[in-house]
This record gives sequence, C-alpha cells and structure tokens, in this order.
Amino acid sequence: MQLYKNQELKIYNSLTSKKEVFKPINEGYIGMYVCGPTVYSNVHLGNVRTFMSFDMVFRYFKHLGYKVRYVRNITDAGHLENDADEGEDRIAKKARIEQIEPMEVVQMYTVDFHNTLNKFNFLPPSIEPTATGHIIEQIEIIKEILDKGLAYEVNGSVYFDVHKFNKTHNYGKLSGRNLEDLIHNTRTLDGQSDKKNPQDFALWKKAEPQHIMRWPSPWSDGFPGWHLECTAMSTKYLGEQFDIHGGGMDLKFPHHECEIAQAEACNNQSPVNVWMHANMLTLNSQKMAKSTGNNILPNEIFTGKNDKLSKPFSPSVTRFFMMQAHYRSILDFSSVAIEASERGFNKLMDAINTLSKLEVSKNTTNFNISSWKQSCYDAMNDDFNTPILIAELFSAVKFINQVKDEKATISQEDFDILTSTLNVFVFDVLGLQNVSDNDASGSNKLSDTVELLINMRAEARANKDFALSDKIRDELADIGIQLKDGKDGTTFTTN
RNA sequence: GGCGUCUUGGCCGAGUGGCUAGGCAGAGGUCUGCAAAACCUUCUACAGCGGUUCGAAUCCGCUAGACGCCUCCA
Repeated sequence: MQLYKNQELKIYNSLTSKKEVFKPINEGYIGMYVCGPTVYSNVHLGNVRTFMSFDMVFRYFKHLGYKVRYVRNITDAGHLENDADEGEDRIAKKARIEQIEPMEVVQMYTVDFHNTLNKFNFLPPSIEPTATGHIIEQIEIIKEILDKGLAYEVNGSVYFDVHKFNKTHNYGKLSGRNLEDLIHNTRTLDGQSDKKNPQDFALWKKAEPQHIMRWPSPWSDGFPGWHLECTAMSTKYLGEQFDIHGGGMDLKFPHHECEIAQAEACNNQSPVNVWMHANMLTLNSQKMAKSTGNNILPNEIFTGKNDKLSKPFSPSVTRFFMMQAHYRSILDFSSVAIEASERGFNKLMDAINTLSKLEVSKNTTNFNISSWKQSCYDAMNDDFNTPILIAELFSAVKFINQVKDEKATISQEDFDILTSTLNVFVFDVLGLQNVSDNDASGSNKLSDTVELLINMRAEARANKDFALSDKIRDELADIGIQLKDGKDGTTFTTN
C-alpha cells in the first residue's frame, strides 16, 4: 500500500529551519542515516530517547509504504576524548581502565545496546555498520580530501583545513555559525600545536605508543577522526546524496557540520537533503550525560531501583511517556511525569482491550471515524507530531467507552476501520505493546488461579459473606493482584 | 563572551492571529454490599513590559529567567 501518495508529510529541516514537504530523491524509497551510540558504556535513557524518536520516524515511513534503508552506526573506535594532540580513543581508554581488550568493551556495550532497544520494542535498522569495519573507506576519503587540497598532514596526523574549505564552501551552514565568530570565540585548548587553526578537526590521528587501537595508514599507525566514520558509512550505503540524516541535537555542531564539510570536500555537493535533530531528555532540567552522572539507565526504570523513581515502569510506559512529547522539544524526566503517563497508557490499553468486545450496531453515532482517521495521519504528517496523535487516540478511547456504556453505537464497517487504525498507530507507528497480551501468553496458570479465587469471591458475595469476599480481595491486593469489579463480572490486573 | 532554543493552567505537554489540545491530579456524578477500579461531566492558561492589528497567548521589540551548543556527548 503506497499510502505516501495520499499523505503529504512535512518534516522540519534543521538545514533550513523550516518545515518542508518531504519528497524523497527516488520516489518510494528513503535513505536515512542516524548517528548511533559510542559503545563505551551502557546507554542511558537520554540516548534511548533519540533513537526512539527515529524508530518512530522509521515506523511511520514504513507504514506509509516507503521502502526505507535505515542505517544506524555503532561507533566502536576513533572517537576522540578531545581534539588535542594527546587525544585518546574513548574505547581504548575504557579498555585500559578495565584491563580488557577494546573489542571486549565494544562487544559488551553493543550487546547491552541491542538488548535495551529490544526491550523498548525497537525495529532493527536495515544496516548497522561499525566504524572499525570501515577503516579502509575512511582512509580513502582522507586521500580524496588531501587530493583536493582541503586537508594537511602534520606529524602523521591529518587535519581538515576548515579555513581553506570555507573560502569555496560555507562552513557552519547547519548550525548557523560563521567561521569569523568561531575564530573569535573558540575556547583555548591545550595541545593543539599540530593544527594550523583551532577550528580544524582531525581526519586521522597518529597513535601514541601506548595507544592500543591502531590501524596502518599512509600517514601513520593511528585511528580515524570521529566525524569521518559517518561520512564514510553514509556515503557507502546511501550514496553521495541521500534523503535524511538524523541524530541528537547535541551532534549538530560540530559533528554534523564536519560531516557536511567532509562530504562536500569529497563530492562537491551537499550530502543530505533533510537534517533532523531530536531534542534532549533532561533530568532535573539538565541534559542527561554519561560524563556528569546526571542520567538514568533503562534498567533502573524497569526495576525501579533508583532513588529518583517511586516504582518500576515498563518499557511501553516509558515509550508512551516519550511519545507524549514532540521529538524536537526538550522533555524533562521525573517520576511524577512518567506516573501520569502510566495512567494514561493504561487507559489507552484498557480501551483497546474493550474494543474487541464491543457489540456492533446498524450505524455509528457520535463519532466520525473517517475524519478521525485522517486526523491521526494529519498529526503524523505535521513533522511527526506524536502528542497530537495521542490526543486523537484518546478521542477514540472516549468513543469506545461510550459504546461500551451504550451511549453510542458503532457500525461493523466503522468498527473495522477503528480497530485497524488503532492497531496501526498504537502498535505499528508508536511501537507500544499491549501488556495484557504478555499476560495472556505467559501466565495461564496464574490467570486460571485468580479466576478460581474470583469465582469463590463471587459466591461469597452472593451469600453476603463479605468478610470472606473482602479477605480474598485484600489479600490478593497484597500480593499485587488487583481485582476490578465491572458490570460484566470481575477482572484483574497485576503490577 | 559568541550562536541558538525555550518560558502555556496544580503537574506533564501540544498548538494556533479570532474557533475544545490531550494526559495526570482536583471537583461533581454513575456504578458498587462497602471500597477500589472503570466510565461520564467539569474548573484553573498562555513569563513581564511595550508595539503592529478590528482582534495576539500566537507577529515584532525590549526585559527577566531557564536550557543547549561553542570540548566528548543521543
């Protein structure tokens, strides 16, 4: 189904600071590159938010019927701690500290990254290339840039000549900076003696003797500069020009700016049509960061083991919490905020579970299904506005409850549209998971047992033996099983 | 210091030059043996000051505050 032919999608382009109607280079196909994690520690919830934003984007593209090649890299080398001469590879540093092999660090945190994203129900990208797997490609790009005269070699290291590049190109067009300002305002850092100018950045760094991650190159045994890997891998898998490049807001400058410079230096054309930047997740209204310790780990969310949390929260609740904010807005994490989301999430899931049990009528009252459906698309078409989409979903929730209470009716045709549309947006696009599905699949013995107790309690209530019925109810509650008395009998939830 | 973003009701969080965001909480109600849950209804708003306009929370300017980037960062 090529839904994209009927839906006009607008995306905010960081390059132009405007929402633009999205037109892929090749109709029906999308090339999308997203900067992945540096695998030197566990991903925190802030990292997860960025990747989740693009997971949602990927999901919506797929739903619209596009064939998407989604490339998300793993940075497993070449990521300088700083740009100074004694710059050290982050992975290598961690390996030395823990006395293990660099690849061991990479393996450990790559596995953790995948496990974490799986828990959050991420779709895997089409290609997940690693920096160390593309050293040759990176060396080739450096050669190309040297040939063009836009880089220079000093003591076995190669630097990009930003000043020279800027004479024929526009360095700073993505982040709205100009070179003059940068020259006057760059903070002074130690040990930049090799560079002609502080704005220059490393393409290749010569490895010091103690440096354990190194590769041979025409210039030295060393390692590639951080910005280079993304240029190498995006070019290799998506071409010299592709549709979408995404990443966290904090990568806009200098990382993405440098990517543009490298690609333009090589190919003389702007590599990316639409730049998308996902905003930060904050904690205590400050950016989550590995370095400062101001962060929270996914596992701490799932277990509740963090003094900032009042209780555990499921991956889907966390996902719902994030989807309630627009991807370009800063979102502040707090226990109170996610608790509120959890209640809303449960309400949504309850309604979806109710839906399948509704009785259909001859016609539909109180609700215009087809215009509601288009409203859902309109929300997503407006730069992936998931908060608006969720608001639309809740108007369907309200309607479902009205039908349940026999205050409205729904026709078979509308019932089918409502069901399929809800499934599309809740599960396919937002990527949420229905908790009751898990219960049903895994714990039949539990539910049979509780059913037994529910029946016993019903008998006791019928006999007006309220002491016994309340005992059953309260003691189940102590175990964490809550009984819910409804019109059509008693159901239960676990927590 | 430079560049940029943001400031919405008790909380979270959308959006728009005139028309209901939504969720949570609060209040009232329905249901119930009682409760819980669920559902229904409902109140509180656009940082401050000026300007543009028939009309601005929405556009412009100033002020205050917060945050991000400028160094590794999702």
